[in-house]
Amino acid sequence: MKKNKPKYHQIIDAAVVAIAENGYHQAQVSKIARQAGVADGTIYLYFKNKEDILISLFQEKMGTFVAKTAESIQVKQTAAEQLQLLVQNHFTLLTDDPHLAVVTQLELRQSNKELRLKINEVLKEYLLLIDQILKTGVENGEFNDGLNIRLARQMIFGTLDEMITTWVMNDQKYDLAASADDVTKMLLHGFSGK
Amino acid sequence: MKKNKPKYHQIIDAAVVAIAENGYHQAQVSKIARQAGVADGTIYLYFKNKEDILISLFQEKMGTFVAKTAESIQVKQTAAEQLQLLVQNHFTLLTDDPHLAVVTQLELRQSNKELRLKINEVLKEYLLLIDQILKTGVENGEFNDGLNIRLARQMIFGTLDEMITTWVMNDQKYDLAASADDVTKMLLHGFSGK
Amino acid sequence: MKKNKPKYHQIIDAAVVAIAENGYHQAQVSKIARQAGVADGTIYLYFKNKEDILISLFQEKMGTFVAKTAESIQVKQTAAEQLQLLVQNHFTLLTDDPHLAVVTQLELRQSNKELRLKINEVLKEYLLLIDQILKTGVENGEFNDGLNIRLARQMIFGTLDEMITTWVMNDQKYDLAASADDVTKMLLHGFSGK
Amino acid sequence: MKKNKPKYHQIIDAAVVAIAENGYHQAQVSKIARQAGVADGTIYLYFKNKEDILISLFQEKMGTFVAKTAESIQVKQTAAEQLQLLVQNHFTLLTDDPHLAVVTQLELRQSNKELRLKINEVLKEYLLLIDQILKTGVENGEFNDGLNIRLARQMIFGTLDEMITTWVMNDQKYDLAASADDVTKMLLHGFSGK
DNA sequence: TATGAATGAGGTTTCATTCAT
DNA sequence: GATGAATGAAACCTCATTCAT
Repeated sequence: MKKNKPKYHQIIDAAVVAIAENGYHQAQVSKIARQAGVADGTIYLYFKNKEDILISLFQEKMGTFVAKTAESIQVKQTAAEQLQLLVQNHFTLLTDDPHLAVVTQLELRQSNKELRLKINEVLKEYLLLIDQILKTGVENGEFNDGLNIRLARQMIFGTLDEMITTWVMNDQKYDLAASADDVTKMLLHGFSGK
Repeated sequence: MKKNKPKYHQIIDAAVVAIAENGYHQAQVSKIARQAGVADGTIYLYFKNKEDILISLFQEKMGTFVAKTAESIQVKQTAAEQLQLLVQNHFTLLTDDPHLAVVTQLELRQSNKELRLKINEVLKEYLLLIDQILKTGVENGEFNDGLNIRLARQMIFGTLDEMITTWVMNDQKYDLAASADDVTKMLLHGFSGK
Repeated sequence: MKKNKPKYHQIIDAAVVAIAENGYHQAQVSKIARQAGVADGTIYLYFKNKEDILISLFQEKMGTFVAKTAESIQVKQTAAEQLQLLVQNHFTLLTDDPHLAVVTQLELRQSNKELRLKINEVLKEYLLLIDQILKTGVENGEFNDGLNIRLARQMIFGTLDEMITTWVMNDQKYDLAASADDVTKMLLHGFSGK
Repeated sequence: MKKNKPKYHQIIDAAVVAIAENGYHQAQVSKIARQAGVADGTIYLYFKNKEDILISLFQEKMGTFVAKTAESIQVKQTAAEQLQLLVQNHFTLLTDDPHLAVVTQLELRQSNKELRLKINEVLKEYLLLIDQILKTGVENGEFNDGLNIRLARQMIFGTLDEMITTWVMNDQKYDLAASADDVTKMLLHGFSGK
């Protein structure tokens, strides 16, 4: 299994840095290789092609994040608390890794439709996690009966994504994580909630 | 003024179709020209370069949309109604022009950072329109006192953008506009509003 | 006859200015037309194509110069005096028309082989004039018996051309005409002449 | 160091042939590559861009020539002998490499001003070599006291250049090297020297 | 495993020339 | 005669991927 060899992660981390520093279209395979300290050809011993690096990058980083978040919210009783924790985790993940934030919010979106579809597959798990929280909320009476889950999920994900992208575009110069509570409340109660 | 000549719009519309059908990176200038029924060189009598076509495309389509929406919401008294109309307009615009939907939600996002910055300039007006609605809502007591305008704006825009992108990625096969009322309500009252 | 119409010369003069100011490859037909104050298409009523402008330019300017020089040296008795006058005329012509100097010495040489061959045809008359002086010198005993005319002609033309080109490349900032006497003497007597 | 690899010279030699046979503007990179027996992209492993090939070509060929000539004339005592050898070498170099003759005398002159300036830098060394001979001649009394070095240098270079260009334009069909002695004498003593 | 030299397809833009008005 | 909008051919360079060592 290639994923267990050190160079696999070495190359993925190099890709994050190379893309964050040079931009998606300027992060040539040779640059990633140089950043990883391996030869160009070595890349192809661990990844099928360039796209495969990017998908793997997303899978590794996002997969870990989803698993951790899924686990951590289990200790919370209410859906509101779970949502709050999810938002907090999401913000913290990207605040702690500025390079990763640039890559996932800005650079990777310049990829073609095909790659983005594969990225969406990875995201599906995250969306399922959100759905789970929402269902919990409906079941225990926290959320409106007959809540449109799909809509609510898109509202959560779209809001967080937009917030993070704006924050990255503003050079990450304000404290994103500090807004976690506010946005959670706004998602729960809306503009005219209370 | 080039913008008043018929070929200017002819080329922009051809670009929308060419990009929607071939994808951003496969929409070569020669394809746009062929679609517009002009010679390759003719493009350059109306646009500085390829990027200029894309920026102009966005300005023309989005600019018109923002102006129309801004005008139409003026007849509404409550912020809630205004918001509902904005959402409705946004969904209708893209539902009525499937090619444009693909181009703005998927293809144009593959452009480089420079182009995206220029696109953001155009979007800024739309965001200001949203802010206006929110301020109205706060002033007339519809929305919470001390509403975080920036956050609320990001919630609205992020939610709509996510909804539309998902709809486009699902080949626009369900009725997006039908969700306008539901999403408006959810934005106003949240998941646990009422 | 097109050559008698005012626009013919108007376009040629515009070409000299356009080429001198923009360089050979940046002097597009449209720039020449603008400089001449006519439409692009009008150029083609007076010239077969762009190359024809340049050949005509050379013919007009050089033709006049050769005729004038041929006439003026007839009053001189000795070949040495004739040569001195030819050199003086050549230098004066270009000193008096800095644009023309740039065009003939630098820019027109960037043209392709075909055009340069046609330019050489025009120059042939000038070279014949030089030959005439040389023959006169041999006949009246001023120059060595058995002087290699072809060689001598190439020495004269090559020397003048090199001097002028260097002068133009140095932005014409020194007095070229002041060297006429010195170079004439050097051509006549060499480095170790007297 | 790329210059030591065989393909560096292989490409330069291919460029000489391609330009000589097709003309400056018709010697596309793909033609040079084909002539060199490498892929188009390989060119760019050894040269920054097309212009870089041409500059390197001139530097390699002319640089070698100047160095060799500088060395060979050192064994000569008189300036006259040195000049004779320089002329002989110059003629022989181009007589022995007909392609190179066409390239340096005709084709490379069609390059833009920027490239020509870089070519001039290389030529500067050759002109310095000529100056050295002239100074030697003045110092040892062979040449006139107070000889205008700059003028004399322009006379030598201009004469040789004109002779070679004419010879190339006449398809190199006569024996250029045979004129070396004659032209040397004429430079030394002029038309009316002896 | 690891290397890195070599490959070669593919696209934006310019500009001389035409021709309907 | 004069216009100027429209034409369309043509080329440099990049970079993901391969494969002999």
